Amino acid sequence: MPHEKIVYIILGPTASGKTAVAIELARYFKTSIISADSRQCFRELNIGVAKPTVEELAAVPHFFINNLSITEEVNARLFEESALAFTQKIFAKSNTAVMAGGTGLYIKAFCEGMDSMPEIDPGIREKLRNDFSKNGIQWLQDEVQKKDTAFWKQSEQHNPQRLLRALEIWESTGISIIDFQKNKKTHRDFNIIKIGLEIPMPALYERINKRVDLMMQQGLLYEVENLLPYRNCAALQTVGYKELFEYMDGNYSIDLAVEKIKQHTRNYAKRQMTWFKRDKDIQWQNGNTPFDCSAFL
RNA sequence: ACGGGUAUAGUUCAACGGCAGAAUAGAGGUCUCCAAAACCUUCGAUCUUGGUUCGAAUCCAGGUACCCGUG
Repeated sequence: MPHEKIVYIILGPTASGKTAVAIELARYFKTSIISADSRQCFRELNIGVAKPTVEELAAVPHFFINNLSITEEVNARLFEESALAFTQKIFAKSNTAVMAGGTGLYIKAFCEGMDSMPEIDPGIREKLRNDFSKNGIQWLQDEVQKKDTAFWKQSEQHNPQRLLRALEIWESTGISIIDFQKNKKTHRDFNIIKIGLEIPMPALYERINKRVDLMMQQGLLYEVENLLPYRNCAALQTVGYKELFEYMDGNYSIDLAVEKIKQHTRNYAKRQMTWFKRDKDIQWQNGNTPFDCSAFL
């Protein structure tokens, strides 16, 4: 092995059992866990994001969990920087670190790095978002087509998030986002071993349904009620929360809301698998069989 | 039982008597700073039997099913 330091990444779709495996592995190596999850980092979100329990968090030190408020922003870049810093911290005491999570983009950012992009003035970002919500997609498309023509030709032309991203870079620098994309992987000075937990879809769907029922028993509705004032935060555009806001608005019955949560969680799990399937570095393991840590000696 | 209403995709809803559409679910996919997000492709339907008409989801009649009243 070229490096003595190793990061084991436990990944997989939601409800595949990542938390338990990561804790087992971290205990085995007497090390810590970095969460790669775009929602568990928020301290206000607990039941609905299937955060590790208080006992689990106490059993093994965790990073990038409960470190942000829902009023703050997260993104892949921030995750990359934070996770690298946490990794160094862990490596000071151990040769091994464990990462666990289901946010594919964040894991990719950690492993391969994001190209450096210009800082965007928050004012510019906010103005563009306001203009978009006022003037609509047609306006946004016209702007991008007119200004960053090269990007426009190769872009997802109906995807507002991508168009806004390109436009904010253009407005900030006068340079196309394409020119910042180097498409070169950064090589880390540690080894990365990706372990995917795979569960056949029908079985995974069953686990999802059961877990959603359990979340409701644990008081998810109460958690969501308390977050109502923050419903417009990006952090709350989240399965399990959106649907219960609809219930509180009177648009869904409680049964329908729960049904929608299950449905949307299944959709989410499928999207995660679509992402992970492309990554040929992942070693897949059957998530239903007990995890054997000694295989990683 | 009687009166009234409804019947279109798995579901919720469109379609002046003139090419049956959408949302959502299902299937597949994209994705380098919102990623549990956003976006793309695709499968899929006129309850049934007759009638009117050049032409019926649409108009008429019978049947069936469901809903609402009254009993």
